[in-house]
Amino acid sequence: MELEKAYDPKAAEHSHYERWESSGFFRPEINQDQGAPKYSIVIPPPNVTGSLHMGHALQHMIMDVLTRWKRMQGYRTLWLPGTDHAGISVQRKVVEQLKKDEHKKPTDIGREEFVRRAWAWKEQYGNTITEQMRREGASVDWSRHRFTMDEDLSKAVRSVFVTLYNEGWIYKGLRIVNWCPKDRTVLSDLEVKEETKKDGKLTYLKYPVIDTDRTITVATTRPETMLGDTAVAVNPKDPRYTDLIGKTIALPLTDREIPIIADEYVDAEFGTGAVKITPAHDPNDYQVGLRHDLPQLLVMNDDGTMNAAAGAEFVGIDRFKARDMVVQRFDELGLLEKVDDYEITLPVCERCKTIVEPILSDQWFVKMDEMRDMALGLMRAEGVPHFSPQVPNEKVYTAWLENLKDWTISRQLWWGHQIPAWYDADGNVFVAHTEKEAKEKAGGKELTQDQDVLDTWFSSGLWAFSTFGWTGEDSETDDLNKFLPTDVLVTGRDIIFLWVSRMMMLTKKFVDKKAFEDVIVTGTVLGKDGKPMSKSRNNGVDPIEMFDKFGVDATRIYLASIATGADIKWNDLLIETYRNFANKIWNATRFCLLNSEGARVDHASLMDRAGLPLADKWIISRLNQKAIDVNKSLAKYEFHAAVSLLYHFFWDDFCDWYIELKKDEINAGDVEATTRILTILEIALRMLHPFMPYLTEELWLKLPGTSAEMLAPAYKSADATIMLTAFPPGDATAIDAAAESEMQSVIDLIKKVRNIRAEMNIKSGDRVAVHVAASADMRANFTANEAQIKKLARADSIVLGDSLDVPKASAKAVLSGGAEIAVPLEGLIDFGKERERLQNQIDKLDTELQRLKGQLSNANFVERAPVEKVQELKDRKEEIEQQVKTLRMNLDALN
RNA sequence: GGGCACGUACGUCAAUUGGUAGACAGCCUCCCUUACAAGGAGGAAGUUAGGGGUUCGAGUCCCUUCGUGCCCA
Repeated sequence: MELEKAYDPKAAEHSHYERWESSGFFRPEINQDQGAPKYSIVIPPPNVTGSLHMGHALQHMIMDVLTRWKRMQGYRTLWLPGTDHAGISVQRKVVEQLKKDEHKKPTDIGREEFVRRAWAWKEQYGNTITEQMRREGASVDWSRHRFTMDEDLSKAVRSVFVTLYNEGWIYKGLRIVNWCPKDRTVLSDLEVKEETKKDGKLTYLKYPVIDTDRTITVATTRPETMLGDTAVAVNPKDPRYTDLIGKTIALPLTDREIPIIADEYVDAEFGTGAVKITPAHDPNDYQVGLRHDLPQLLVMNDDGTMNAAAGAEFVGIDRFKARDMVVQRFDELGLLEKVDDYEITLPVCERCKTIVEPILSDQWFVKMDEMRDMALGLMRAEGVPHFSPQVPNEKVYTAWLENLKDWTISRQLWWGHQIPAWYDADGNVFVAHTEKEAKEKAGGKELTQDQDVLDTWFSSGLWAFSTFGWTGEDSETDDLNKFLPTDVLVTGRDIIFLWVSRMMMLTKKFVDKKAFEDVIVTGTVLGKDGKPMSKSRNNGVDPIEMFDKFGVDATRIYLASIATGADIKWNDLLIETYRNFANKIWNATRFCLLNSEGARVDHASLMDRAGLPLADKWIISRLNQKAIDVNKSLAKYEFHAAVSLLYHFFWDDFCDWYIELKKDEINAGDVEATTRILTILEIALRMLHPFMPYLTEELWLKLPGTSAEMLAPAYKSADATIMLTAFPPGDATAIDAAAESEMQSVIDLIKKVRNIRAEMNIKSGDRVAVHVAASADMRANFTANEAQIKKLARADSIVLGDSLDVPKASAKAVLSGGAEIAVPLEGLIDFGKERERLQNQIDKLDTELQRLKGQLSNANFVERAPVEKVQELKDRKEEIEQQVKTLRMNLDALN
């Protein structure tokens, strides 16, 4: 069989995925071994509105590598896919579509119709990301795909809500919340981001104190909220104001009179030391208000305009316009003291960037006290979840839990899980699984359901168990018993709080299991400018474009080559490296196939190693050592270490040395030699498979001798595929230190000769004679491998002896183990150049020697360092001294 | 304001419990040698941001300065 000269990723990516999927290879049921241990991962469900970005590609690659690796190890694996209904995002899409196509507002068509259209939107556009995941090669079980608003998952949501309500962990109440006036909904603290504004203003307003000729000045960044002031507070210890405490202010622009109160909360150092108190529009003021029993005066509508309570003059005016008006009116009244420039940090809506308004509002909350203790308990008692990398994630997680506040779960949206609470005409609340149940509780009264929906994270917080069939009614399902706890969760830093912590808590609470043992926290993929990718910066890199340009496999293994958790600045040049690597693998296979007549992959060919040539013993030893190391690295989630091992094994050991050493035998049609190289290649492909699924499958199927019979025992009945072969565990008994050291010595010799050739400008076509002075053992080794040495060093003769007998016109070098080589260069040698070359080598060795001598002459070192370490240095020193001595003699001989 | 990371070759990144710094790409020289020029052979290149400390020994641990980034208030 002959392959194309260069690897074309698109051809390989074309058909394998469909075959894998339709053959059921991704399903745990493919595993026929009843006693197989399970391995499960649930995907962090991407938003249905989303399309694939590099962050997904990175996380999916990790999950897929782990899943494929464990599947090959014989585990019953399940990687469960799904999508999230993404409340605000979908709602916004539908609102936009409605406006664009029909110039209508949601209220024009009503809730029912709106929700119908949201579903339609989801059906039409919501599978973009799942299609893209197929391209990635993600080995997820599509038959178990879940959506957070599926019927069963919605049942789970209602069950959880009802239970938490009945236990008093969910409550409704008036609180200061983050209000987005554009989306007209409340946001949780985590959906609010900070933005620094350099051009902010700090406005100083003077309030007249009744029955005096004095005014009191307050500083504020939000002057319009003064319309809702119900007090002015000062620090009780502040001598400037003690005589004013208890007096009353005539609040300008209103007809209200408000008290001056004393409260420790006021920082006498900041501003004027007097603070306006607006309990309905500021969380701190709200607390002060509660302490002093102040009225809570709401002066804003839900769209950010002022309401009637703000006074007739301001009704319907936007909050920022009202701000300017208030300042202007104070100025006219002579009550504006000054306006300072002031850098301020503003809360903004994470999604639409609108400035968030703290506002007093009636909302649903989850009390977090017990749940927090549960999560902290798990961490303290069992160290669960175990974070990779542990630093700093574990600390960030626990610190956040320790300071956890109650969670606002209601959202003023139509798209999502409507809150299962019903009200009668008197406002009594009935929380139930269904309207029917609520009516029964209410004694048959007419009820209306709460208009709000739940925070999207409420349903995704149940993801670890709701996806396995838990509805609250069926609390024991096969999948739940089989696959929970999941083994690892792979996610970004940004949702440790939003999702990881809540899933941990809710899973513990409702099924009394750990949601997952481990958490891998991935880094951020940054744009070429080193900044996070974003539309506004226009520095995004589209994974699909990278797949098209370099191939899926190259993209995957490049992403895997970055240390877990580290941020990565995108760099096309490096992905190109792995595109080249894929081509290298392709061509190495091509070579093996070119001369494979009569040979086939046969694992028995590697079993009886005693009689094999050195190169074979060596590569088998290296292969098994690498397999052991790769497994270890993957177990520690050190994907970059595994990639580095595989890259260098394949390119350096297998291609540069093994193939080159065996080339003559293989070209000559040596069936045994070809069988071995095919077998070693086959094992290497298996190790590469989790990282490069398409390429390895494409090549594996082409190797002679591969068939369904080679699959791992658990998958015996499946069709032929590399993805169900056994992942090489590595055989410690195949590690052959003697062979490795002998081979190393051959490699050293060849490299030294090559070095002489290059530095002395010997034409590549010219053959040389190589003289070697070495011990009897080394000579025997070189004799045994004479043909290979001649070929790779481009020598026409090798002269072995216990000392060198060569003309002066020779280039010389030393080998480790006390050996010495010379290449006679009659007529070709440039003595000046040779002197320079020898001196150069002496200098290098001398630098190391000086350091070694320094260390060994330090009595403290010799005394305190481990003996092996000291011996190691002593041996090294002796070796170098010998080499330097030889090189000096050679140099002197030239002078 | 509080907390946490990070700073290594021109660039992007590695370096197990402290053991004396590596890879890739780039650069220089040579080679289209029948698997691969997306390749092969050889080579040059770092006071590990600066300073101090602990230690026989520090990129790694501690302190400090500078710079960058993130999280929380």
